[in-house]
Amino acid sequence: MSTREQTELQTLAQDFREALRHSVYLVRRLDADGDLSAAQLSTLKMLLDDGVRVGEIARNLGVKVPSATEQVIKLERAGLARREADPDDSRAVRVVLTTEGRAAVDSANERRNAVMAGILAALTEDDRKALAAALPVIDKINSSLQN
Amino acid sequence: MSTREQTELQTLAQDFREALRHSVYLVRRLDADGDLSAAQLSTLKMLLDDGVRVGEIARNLGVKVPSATEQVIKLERAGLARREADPDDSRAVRVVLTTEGRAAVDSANERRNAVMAGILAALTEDDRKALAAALPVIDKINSSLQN
DNA sequence: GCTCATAGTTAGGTAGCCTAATAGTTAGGC
DNA sequence: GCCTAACTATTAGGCTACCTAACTATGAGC
Repeated sequence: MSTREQTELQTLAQDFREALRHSVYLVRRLDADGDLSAAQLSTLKMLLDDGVRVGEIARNLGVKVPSATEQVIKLERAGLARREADPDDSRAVRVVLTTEGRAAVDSANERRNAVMAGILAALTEDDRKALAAALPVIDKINSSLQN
Repeated sequence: MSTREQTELQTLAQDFREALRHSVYLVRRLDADGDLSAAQLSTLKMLLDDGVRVGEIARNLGVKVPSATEQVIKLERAGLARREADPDDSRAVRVVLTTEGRAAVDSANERRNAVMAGILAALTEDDRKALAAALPVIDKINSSLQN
Protein backbone atom coordinates (compact mmCIF):
# COMPACT_ATOMS: atom_id res chain seq x y z
CA MET A 1 0.00 0.00 0.00
CA SER A 2 1.40 3.38 -1.04
CA THR A 3 1.96 6.30 1.29
CA ARG A 4 -0.86 8.16 -0.39
CA GLU A 5 -3.20 5.24 0.17
CA GLN A 6 -2.12 5.07 3.80
CA THR A 7 -2.99 8.70 4.29
CA GLU A 8 -6.35 8.26 2.59
CA LEU A 9 -7.10 5.33 4.86
CA GLN A 10 -6.33 7.45 7.92
CA THR A 11 -8.54 10.23 6.68
CA LEU A 12 -11.40 7.89 5.90
CA ALA A 13 -11.05 6.27 9.31
CA GLN A 14 -11.30 9.62 11.03
CA ASP A 15 -14.21 10.82 8.91
CA PHE A 16 -16.13 7.60 9.37
CA ARG A 17 -15.63 7.75 13.13
CA GLU A 18 -16.92 11.30 13.11
CA ALA A 19 -19.97 10.36 11.03
CA LEU A 20 -20.74 7.49 13.38
CA ARG A 21 -20.51 9.77 16.37
CA HIS A 22 -22.88 12.26 14.81
CA SER A 23 -25.35 9.51 14.00
CA VAL A 24 -26.63 9.69 17.56
CA TYR A 25 -28.97 12.39 16.30
CA LEU A 26 -30.45 10.05 13.75
CA VAL A 27 -30.69 7.12 16.11
CA ARG A 28 -32.36 9.22 18.76
CA ARG A 29 -34.80 10.65 16.23
CA LEU A 30 -35.87 7.16 15.28
CA ASP A 31 -36.12 5.99 18.86
CA ALA A 32 -38.14 9.02 19.86
CA ASP A 33 -41.02 7.44 18.05
CA GLY A 34 -42.28 5.06 20.42
CA ASP A 35 -43.39 2.79 23.06
CA LEU A 36 -40.82 0.23 21.94
CA SER A 37 -37.12 0.81 22.61
CA ALA A 38 -34.54 0.07 19.91
CA ALA A 39 -33.25 -2.96 21.77
CA GLN A 40 -36.73 -4.34 22.27
CA LEU A 41 -37.79 -3.79 18.68
CA SER A 42 -34.64 -5.52 17.46
CA THR A 43 -35.32 -8.44 19.73
CA LEU A 44 -38.93 -8.75 18.66
CA LYS A 45 -37.97 -8.67 14.99
CA MET A 46 -35.79 -11.73 15.48
CA LEU A 47 -38.75 -13.65 16.77
CA LEU A 48 -40.88 -13.08 13.68
CA ASP A 49 -39.95 -16.30 11.94
CA ASP A 50 -39.73 -18.77 14.73
CA GLY A 51 -38.90 -19.37 18.36
CA VAL A 52 -35.39 -18.18 19.11
CA ARG A 53 -33.13 -19.19 21.97
CA VAL A 54 -31.86 -16.65 24.45
CA GLY A 55 -28.25 -17.23 23.51
CA GLU A 56 -29.04 -16.63 19.87
CA ILE A 57 -30.82 -13.40 20.74
CA ALA A 58 -27.73 -12.30 22.62
CA ARG A 59 -25.46 -13.10 19.68
CA ASN A 60 -27.76 -11.26 17.28
CA LEU A 61 -27.93 -8.19 19.46
CA GLY A 62 -24.21 -8.26 20.07
CA VAL A 63 -24.63 -8.46 23.84
CA LYS A 64 -23.98 -10.99 26.59
CA VAL A 65 -26.57 -13.57 27.53
CA PRO A 66 -27.74 -11.95 30.78
CA SER A 67 -28.59 -8.78 28.86
CA ALA A 68 -30.70 -10.79 26.44
CA THR A 69 -32.49 -12.47 29.34
CA GLU A 70 -33.26 -9.02 30.70
CA GLN A 71 -34.81 -7.90 27.40
CA VAL A 72 -36.85 -11.06 27.16
CA ILE A 73 -38.18 -10.61 30.67
CA LYS A 74 -39.26 -7.08 29.83
CA LEU A 75 -40.97 -8.19 26.63
CA GLU A 76 -42.70 -10.95 28.54
CA ARG A 77 -43.95 -8.55 31.18
CA ALA A 78 -45.23 -6.29 28.40
CA GLY A 79 -47.15 -9.23 26.98
CA LEU A 80 -45.27 -9.14 23.68
CA ALA A 81 -43.31 -12.38 23.97
CA ARG A 82 -43.49 -15.69 25.80
CA ARG A 83 -40.85 -18.15 26.93
CA GLU A 84 -41.37 -21.82 26.15
CA ALA A 85 -39.38 -24.94 26.93
CA ASP A 86 -37.22 -26.17 24.06
CA PRO A 87 -38.37 -29.71 23.21
CA ASP A 88 -34.89 -30.72 22.01
CA ASP A 89 -32.79 -29.36 24.84
CA SER A 90 -34.23 -28.77 28.25
CA ARG A 91 -31.46 -26.40 29.21
CA ALA A 92 -32.64 -24.04 26.51
CA VAL A 93 -35.58 -21.67 26.28
CA ARG A 94 -37.40 -20.74 23.10
CA VAL A 95 -38.74 -17.22 23.00
CA VAL A 96 -41.80 -16.67 20.80
CA LEU A 97 -43.97 -13.70 19.85
CA THR A 98 -47.48 -13.29 21.19
CA THR A 99 -50.22 -11.93 18.94
CA GLU A 100 -49.80 -8.51 20.53
CA GLY A 101 -46.06 -8.79 19.99
CA ARG A 102 -46.53 -9.42 16.30
CA ALA A 103 -48.81 -6.41 15.98
CA ALA A 104 -46.38 -4.25 17.96
CA VAL A 105 -43.45 -5.15 15.69
CA ASP A 106 -45.42 -4.35 12.59
CA SER A 107 -46.66 -0.99 13.70
CA ALA A 108 -43.38 0.16 15.28
CA ASN A 109 -41.51 -0.93 12.20
CA GLU A 110 -43.82 0.93 9.87
CA ARG A 111 -43.74 4.10 11.92
CA ARG A 112 -39.96 4.12 12.07
CA ASN A 113 -39.63 3.44 8.39
CA ALA A 114 -41.93 6.36 7.76
CA VAL A 115 -39.79 8.64 9.92
CA MET A 116 -36.66 7.51 8.12
CA ALA A 117 -38.29 7.84 4.70
CA GLY A 118 -39.28 11.38 5.59
CA ILE A 119 -35.70 12.23 6.44
CA LEU A 120 -34.36 10.62 3.27
CA ALA A 121 -36.96 12.38 1.15
CA ALA A 122 -35.21 15.66 1.91
CA LEU A 123 -32.04 14.46 0.17
CA THR A 124 -31.25 14.70 -3.52
CA GLU A 125 -31.49 11.64 -5.72
CA ASP A 126 -27.69 11.53 -5.97
CA ASP A 127 -27.34 11.62 -2.22
CA ARG A 128 -29.68 8.69 -1.88
CA LYS A 129 -27.73 6.77 -4.52
CA ALA A 130 -24.47 7.37 -2.67
CA LEU A 131 -26.07 6.25 0.58
CA ALA A 132 -27.54 3.13 -1.00
CA ALA A 133 -24.15 2.23 -2.46
CA ALA A 134 -22.49 2.43 0.95
CA LEU A 135 -24.96 0.30 2.88
CA PRO A 136 -23.60 -3.05 1.66
CA VAL A 137 -20.12 -1.89 2.65
CA ILE A 138 -21.29 -0.97 6.13
CA ASP A 139 -22.99 -4.33 6.46
CA LYS A 140 -19.82 -6.04 5.30
CA ILE A 141 -17.86 -4.29 8.03
CA ASN A 142 -20.44 -5.12 10.62
CA SER A 143 -20.69 -8.79 9.80
CA SER A 144 -16.93 -9.09 9.83
CA LEU A 145 -16.98 -7.83 13.39
CA GLN A 146 -19.90 -9.90 14.51
CA ASN A 147 -17.38 -12.56 15.42
CA MET B 1 -42.41 11.53 -6.99
CA SER B 2 -43.26 8.40 -8.94
CA THR B 3 -44.51 5.19 -7.41
CA ARG B 4 -41.21 3.52 -8.24
CA GLU B 5 -39.31 6.25 -6.45
CA GLN B 6 -41.63 5.92 -3.47
CA THR B 7 -40.88 2.23 -3.25
CA GLU B 8 -37.17 2.82 -3.54
CA LEU B 9 -37.36 5.34 -0.75
CA GLN B 10 -39.10 2.82 1.49
CA THR B 11 -36.52 0.18 0.71
CA LEU B 12 -33.63 2.53 1.35
CA ALA B 13 -35.23 3.63 4.62
CA GLN B 14 -35.52 0.06 5.80
CA ASP B 15 -32.00 -0.90 4.70
CA PHE B 16 -30.46 2.15 6.30
CA ARG B 17 -32.28 1.46 9.58
CA GLU B 18 -30.97 -2.08 9.47
CA ALA B 19 -27.40 -0.93 8.77
CA LEU B 20 -27.60 1.53 11.65
CA ARG B 21 -28.82 -1.15 14.00
CA HIS B 22 -25.98 -3.45 13.02
CA SER B 23 -23.46 -0.69 13.58
CA VAL B 24 -23.52 -1.45 17.29
CA TYR B 25 -20.81 -3.99 16.54
CA LEU B 26 -18.59 -1.33 15.08
CA VAL B 27 -19.30 1.22 17.77
CA ARG B 28 -18.61 -1.30 20.49
CA ARG B 29 -15.39 -2.38 18.84
CA LEU B 30 -14.16 1.18 18.83
CA ASP B 31 -15.24 1.80 22.41
CA ALA B 32 -13.63 -1.39 23.60
CA ASP B 33 -10.32 0.37 23.22
CA GLY B 34 -10.01 2.27 26.24
CA ASP B 35 -10.01 4.15 29.35
CA LEU B 36 -12.09 6.92 27.79
CA SER B 37 -15.77 6.33 27.03
CA ALA B 38 -17.22 7.52 23.72
CA ALA B 39 -19.19 10.29 25.41
CA GLN B 40 -16.15 11.50 27.30
CA LEU B 41 -13.86 11.44 24.27
CA SER B 42 -16.46 13.40 22.28
CA THR B 43 -16.70 15.94 25.04
CA LEU B 44 -12.96 16.33 25.36
CA LYS B 45 -12.57 16.81 21.61
CA MET B 46 -14.89 19.81 21.74
CA LEU B 47 -12.61 21.47 24.24
CA LEU B 48 -9.53 21.30 22.06
CA ASP B 49 -9.90 24.77 20.57
CA ASP B 50 -11.15 26.81 23.43
CA GLY B 51 -13.24 26.89 26.58
CA VAL B 52 -16.75 25.66 25.89
CA ARG B 53 -19.92 26.30 27.89
CA VAL B 54 -21.86 23.43 29.36
CA GLY B 55 -24.95 24.24 27.29
CA GLU B 56 -22.90 24.14 24.15
CA ILE B 57 -21.43 20.79 25.09
CA ALA B 58 -24.95 19.48 25.61
CA ARG B 59 -26.07 20.75 22.21
CA ASN B 60 -23.03 19.24 20.54
CA LEU B 61 -23.52 15.88 22.16
CA GLY B 62 -27.23 15.93 21.43
CA VAL B 63 -28.15 15.53 25.10
CA LYS B 64 -29.82 17.66 27.79
CA VAL B 65 -27.82 20.04 29.94
CA PRO B 66 -27.79 17.92 33.12
CA SER B 67 -26.23 15.06 31.18
CA ALA B 68 -23.48 17.38 29.97
CA THR B 69 -22.88 18.58 33.52
CA GLU B 70 -22.50 14.98 34.56
CA GLN B 71 -19.87 14.30 31.90
CA VAL B 72 -17.98 17.44 32.82
CA ILE B 73 -17.93 16.47 36.49
CA LYS B 74 -16.52 13.06 35.60
CA LEU B 75 -13.83 14.60 33.40
CA GLU B 76 -12.97 17.01 36.16
CA ARG B 77 -12.66 14.23 38.68
CA ALA B 78 -10.41 12.37 36.24
CA GLY B 79 -8.20 15.45 36.02
CA LEU B 80 -8.80 15.87 32.28
CA ALA B 81 -10.85 19.07 32.33
CA ARG B 82 -11.40 22.07 34.56
CA ARG B 83 -14.36 24.42 35.03
CA GLU B 84 -13.71 28.14 35.01
CA ALA B 85 -15.92 31.14 35.48
CA ASP B 86 -16.98 32.82 32.24
CA PRO B 87 -15.70 36.41 32.35
CA ASP B 88 -18.58 37.67 30.18
CA ASP B 89 -21.49 35.95 31.91
CA SER B 90 -21.27 34.86 35.50
CA ARG B 91 -24.14 32.43 35.11
CA ALA B 92 -22.07 30.48 32.66
CA VAL B 93 -19.16 28.08 33.09
CA ARG B 94 -16.33 27.56 30.64
CA VAL B 95 -14.92 24.07 30.51
CA VAL B 96 -11.29 23.79 29.48
CA LEU B 97 -8.83 20.95 28.94
CA THR B 98 -6.00 20.28 31.35
CA THR B 99 -2.61 19.21 30.04
CA GLU B 100 -3.44 15.61 30.88
CA GLY B 101 -6.76 16.05 29.10
CA ARG B 102 -5.05 17.19 25.95
CA ALA B 103 -2.71 14.22 26.03
CA ALA B 104 -5.60 11.85 26.69
CA VAL B 105 -7.58 13.12 23.70
CA ASP B 106 -4.62 12.74 21.41
CA SER B 107 -3.75 9.22 22.41
CA ALA B 108 -7.33 7.93 22.53
CA ASN B 109 -8.01 9.50 19.18
CA GLU B 110 -4.98 7.93 17.60
CA ARG B 111 -5.70 4.52 19.00
CA ARG B 112 -9.28 4.56 17.79
CA ASN B 113 -8.31 5.79 14.36
CA ALA B 114 -5.84 2.93 14.16
CA VAL B 115 -8.54 0.42 15.08
CA MET B 116 -10.85 1.89 12.46
CA ALA B 117 -8.12 2.02 9.85
CA GLY B 118 -7.41 -1.64 10.50
CA ILE B 119 -11.03 -2.50 9.88
CA LEU B 120 -11.19 -0.41 6.71
CA ALA B 121 -7.95 -1.89 5.42
CA ALA B 122 -9.77 -5.21 5.02
CA LEU B 123 -12.14 -3.67 2.45
CA THR B 124 -11.56 -3.34 -1.25
CA GLU B 125 -10.62 0.00 -2.75
CA ASP B 126 -14.09 0.26 -4.32
CA ASP B 127 -15.75 -0.38 -0.98
CA ARG B 128 -13.77 2.40 0.60
CA LYS B 129 -14.69 4.73 -2.26
CA ALA B 130 -18.37 3.96 -1.80
CA LEU B 131 -18.09 4.55 1.93
CA ALA B 132 -16.24 7.83 1.48
CA ALA B 133 -18.90 9.02 -0.96
CA ALA B 134 -21.66 8.35 1.56
CA LEU B 135 -20.10 10.10 4.55
CA PRO B 136 -21.02 13.64 3.44
CA VAL B 137 -24.60 12.45 2.94
CA ILE B 138 -24.74 10.98 6.42
CA ASP B 139 -23.35 14.20 7.83
CA LYS B 140 -25.94 16.16 5.89
CA ILE B 141 -28.71 14.08 7.44
CA ASN B 142 -27.25 14.44 10.88
CA SER B 143 -26.81 18.16 10.77
CA SER B 144 -30.36 18.59 9.53
CA LEU B 145 -31.53 16.78 12.65
CA GLN B 146 -29.18 18.44 15.06
CA ASN B 147 -31.64 21.00 16.16
C1' DG C 1 -36.44 47.24 40.71
C1' DC C 2 -39.74 43.67 39.32
C1' DT C 3 -40.36 40.08 36.32
C1' DC C 4 -39.08 36.82 33.18
C1' DA C 5 -35.58 34.31 30.77
C1' DT C 6 -31.24 31.88 30.80
C1' DA C 7 -27.12 28.84 32.73
C1' DG C 8 -26.00 25.43 35.41
C1' DT C 9 -26.45 22.03 39.31
C1' DT C 10 -28.73 18.65 42.22
C1' DA C 11 -31.86 14.86 43.12
C1' DG C 12 -34.05 10.90 41.79
C1' DG C 13 -35.27 7.59 38.36
C1' DT C 14 -34.78 4.42 34.03
C1' DA C 15 -32.65 1.49 30.32
C1' DG C 16 -29.14 -1.23 28.89
C1' DC C 17 -25.08 -3.09 29.43
C1' DC C 18 -21.45 -5.80 32.24
C1' DT C 19 -19.15 -9.70 35.43
C1' DA C 20 -19.51 -13.31 38.83
C1' DA C 21 -21.99 -16.78 40.92
C1' DT C 22 -25.54 -20.36 40.63
C1' DA C 23 -28.83 -24.22 39.03
C1' DG C 24 -29.96 -27.42 35.84
C1' DT C 25 -28.88 -30.34 31.55
C1' DT C 26 -26.23 -32.64 28.22
C1' DA C 27 -22.26 -35.17 26.41
C1' DG C 28 -17.96 -37.72 26.49
C1' DG C 29 -14.44 -40.73 28.55
C1' DC C 30 -13.64 -44.60 30.92
C1' DG D 1 -23.48 -46.46 34.12
C1' DC D 2 -21.25 -42.54 36.14
C1' DC D 3 -18.48 -38.55 36.69
C1' DT D 4 -16.59 -34.63 34.95
C1' DA D 5 -16.60 -30.94 31.81
C1' DA D 6 -19.17 -28.00 28.85
C1' DC D 7 -23.23 -25.49 27.94
C1' DT D 8 -27.92 -22.66 28.77
C1' DA D 9 -30.11 -19.62 31.23
C1' DT D 10 -31.10 -16.88 35.42
C1' DT D 11 -30.05 -14.04 39.48
C1' DA D 12 -27.52 -10.55 41.95
C1' DG D 13 -25.03 -6.52 42.06
C1' DG D 14 -22.81 -2.64 39.79
C1' DC D 15 -21.83 0.83 36.14
C1' DT D 16 -22.69 4.52 32.49
C1' DA D 17 -25.44 7.50 30.23
C1' DC D 18 -29.46 9.26 29.63
C1' DC D 19 -33.94 11.68 31.35
C1' DT D 20 -37.39 15.14 34.06
C1' DA D 21 -38.34 18.20 37.82
C1' DA D 22 -36.92 21.35 41.13
C1' DC D 23 -33.63 24.68 42.57
C1' DT D 24 -29.98 28.70 42.65
C1' DA D 25 -27.94 32.48 40.67
C1' DT D 26 -27.32 35.83 37.23
C1' DG D 27 -28.79 38.79 33.28
C1' DA D 28 -32.09 41.79 30.54
C1' DG D 29 -36.34 44.40 29.43
C1' DC D 30 -39.49 47.73 30.63
